[in-house]
Amino acid sequence: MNTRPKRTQDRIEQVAIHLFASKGVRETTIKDIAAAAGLSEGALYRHFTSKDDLVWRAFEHRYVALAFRLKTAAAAAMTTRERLGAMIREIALAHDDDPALFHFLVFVQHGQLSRLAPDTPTPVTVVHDLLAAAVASGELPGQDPNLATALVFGLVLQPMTFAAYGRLPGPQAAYVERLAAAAWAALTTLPPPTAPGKDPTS
Amino acid sequence: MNTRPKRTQDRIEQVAIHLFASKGVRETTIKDIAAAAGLSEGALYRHFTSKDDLVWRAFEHRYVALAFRLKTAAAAAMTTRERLGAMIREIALAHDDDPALFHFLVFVQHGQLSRLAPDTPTPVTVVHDLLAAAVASGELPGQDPNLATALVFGLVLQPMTFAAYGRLPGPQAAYVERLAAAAWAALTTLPPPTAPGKDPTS
Amino acid sequence: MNTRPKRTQDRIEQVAIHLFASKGVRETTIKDIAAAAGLSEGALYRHFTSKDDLVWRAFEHRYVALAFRLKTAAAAAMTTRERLGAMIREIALAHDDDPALFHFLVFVQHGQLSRLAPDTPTPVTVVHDLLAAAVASGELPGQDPNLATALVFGLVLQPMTFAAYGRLPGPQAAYVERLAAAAWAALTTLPPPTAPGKDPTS
Amino acid sequence: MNTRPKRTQDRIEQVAIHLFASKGVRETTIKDIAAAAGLSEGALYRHFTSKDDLVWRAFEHRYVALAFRLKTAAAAAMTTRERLGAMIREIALAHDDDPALFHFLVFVQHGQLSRLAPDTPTPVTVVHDLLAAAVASGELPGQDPNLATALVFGLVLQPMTFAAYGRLPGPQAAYVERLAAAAWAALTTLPPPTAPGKDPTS
DNA sequence: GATGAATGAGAATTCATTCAT
DNA sequence: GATGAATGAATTCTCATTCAT
Repeated sequence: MNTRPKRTQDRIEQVAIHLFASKGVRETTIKDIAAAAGLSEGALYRHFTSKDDLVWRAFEHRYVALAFRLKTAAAAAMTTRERLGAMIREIALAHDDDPALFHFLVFVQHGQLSRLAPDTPTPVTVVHDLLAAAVASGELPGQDPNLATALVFGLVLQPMTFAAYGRLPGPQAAYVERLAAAAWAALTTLPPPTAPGKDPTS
Repeated sequence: MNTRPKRTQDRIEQVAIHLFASKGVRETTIKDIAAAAGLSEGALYRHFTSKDDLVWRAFEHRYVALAFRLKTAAAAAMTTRERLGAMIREIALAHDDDPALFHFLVFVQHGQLSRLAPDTPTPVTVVHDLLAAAVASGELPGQDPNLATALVFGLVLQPMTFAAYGRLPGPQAAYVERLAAAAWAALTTLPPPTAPGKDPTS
Repeated sequence: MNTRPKRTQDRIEQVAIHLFASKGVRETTIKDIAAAAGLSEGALYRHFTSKDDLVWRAFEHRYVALAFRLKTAAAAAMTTRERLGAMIREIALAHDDDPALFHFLVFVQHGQLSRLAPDTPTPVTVVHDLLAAAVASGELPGQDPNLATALVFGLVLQPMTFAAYGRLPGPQAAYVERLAAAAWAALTTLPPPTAPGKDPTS
Repeated sequence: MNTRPKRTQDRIEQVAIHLFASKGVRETTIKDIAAAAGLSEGALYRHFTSKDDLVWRAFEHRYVALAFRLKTAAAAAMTTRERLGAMIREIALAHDDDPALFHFLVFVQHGQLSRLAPDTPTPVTVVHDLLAAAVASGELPGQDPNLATALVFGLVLQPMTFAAYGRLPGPQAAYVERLAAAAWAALTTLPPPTAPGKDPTS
């Protein structure tokens, strides 16, 4: 029942995440974190071998947990449309649960993404896999699943950025229906095919 | 009318922007910038009063210029849909012209946004004003123009982020038609109104 | 008469000596020693009041014991030459018994020498006393006993240093005969006296 | 004629060497060095990239220079005996010139030895080569040149250690004649060959 | 205008030692 | 006696900024 050590480590990660989210990783100092956690600077190193290690530990399992949260939420639904809607709702809820954590995981993560093992499930791969399957099965029109994934994430994440800048009010949950409808529309409304050889941007 | 000084200052901003885009503002040192610009560290301070000043000067007029670029591109078109499409194309072109500059302006800008005078035209306000007018005129269904703006920016910017992470190939221009179609679909496809008092997220 | 405490203390000194010999006193941390001894860091302070105290305790009686070991080895022989040979052999054997301990005592000892009580018998004084007596009795030609002692120690210790650097192989015992012959030759072969007042180095 | 930078760097190395010699590398702090050189701590890093770099730079060329000094001194003499004597004198003179530098190079050098390129001439290799040649030519009786080198260095260096501990007075130059005679005696006085298979130490 | 050495205020990290449990 | 978290004083190193030349 030695819950103290774990709790201290968790507490450190907790306060660190909030500082990272509000100031950025680089501009958050060990001193900041120690003060916020009510510890001396040196004491942090009993729990983490380096600042980098702290960032990584704070990131990794929470990021993977977010992926599983999305997967689980989607599993309850049947159709791709419903599953996508469930994921979008879950993303919004995850954001509203702890906006600082969400921002750290999704916007601030400081190059941690590239440190994940190549086949680690992430929020991005979870959505990607759903859309790729739907394209393969014909449930969605033919399109690059990566681009499709980008569109969905863009629609869902950008309102959070606007909210963080005060350009949109309130919890993200309020936008879920709209975002789900917009996402489905964006995925199913493709431009007429361009004749090959013609550059549509010129 | 010796244009050398101006050019030196521009060159400094140029190389600084590329460093900022690739490493981040905080992790780019004065030494880095000086070396890349072919100057001594001290000489930089002949052109900028501080690193902060350099960041700001590198940001401000380019950011406003981007806003005007969008405005100008839109002006040639008639309908809201065409104008929006023109803006989306222009954003993609601006990105492809100089990805580093674009990333600095849109993704890296280190809190410079909040230093802009409140009524400065920005890419965001330009798109916002277009959409707000369209909602007011009934050209778009009734919706929060801020949310509408977020959706458009999300759709357009997220593929760039994916591209930066290697998840999408090639120039953004290739996606313009798709993004324009998706954006218009997202702006015109609203969910059925929910009964007041009911929380759709529960 | 519970011998456990003593043994724990001895075990700590033992592992500390090996760490000191291989990494140096300063670069060996309390954590290193505790880990090697199978103890917690705090527990060390039950046995030693400080790291310094540990170094001193690890050094002192072993250093004096080495002196007695030399003295005893010499006592069995009759002539100065034999006694010196016995001491040289004993030094080599002591080294080969536990090279780490020997290195700690002779090469690493971190300023502990100056903490010995002025009349403590040490390996150096033991050899010195033998040679001084021999000079006094005429068994050795007239010379500074300190210089004579330095010559002997130089001859005996330097091969150990070479061995530690991999420049000489095997146990020091292999060199005993040679070293004894060389030492006696060095002690008995003096240069012709220089005329007083003349500086032979100019 | 910008002699300032070089001088500053040299001054830093100079004071660092003296501190290293008197306290050891590890126990000499950057703060110590900066204070002794009349600089701020940060300023040191304009001249050296790290403390390690400073140690290495202070060591390397001086160590090689010492090797050349010995070589040059020996070149003036004809016979092996005279050459060895010249080297021994030169070692003593080098010590007396700047005892701190000598101690740093020969006694303190903190693992720098292993960083030298494998074929770098060093004081040890210079003496070794002289003795190996003499053994090969029959000028010295058959013996391991490495052991021979160890004997010579032991004889010459140990008095310096004694002097540093106050056990011997004055400049090492005073001992040159004696050391040269002792060294020659040690190199030419071999024990009678032991019958093979017999262990003389048992 | 340019240079680059110098400054000084941190920043991350280490480690002997203490102390509550 | 033992544990290991916590402390706090160094320690190495970084970097924006200044300044003499």
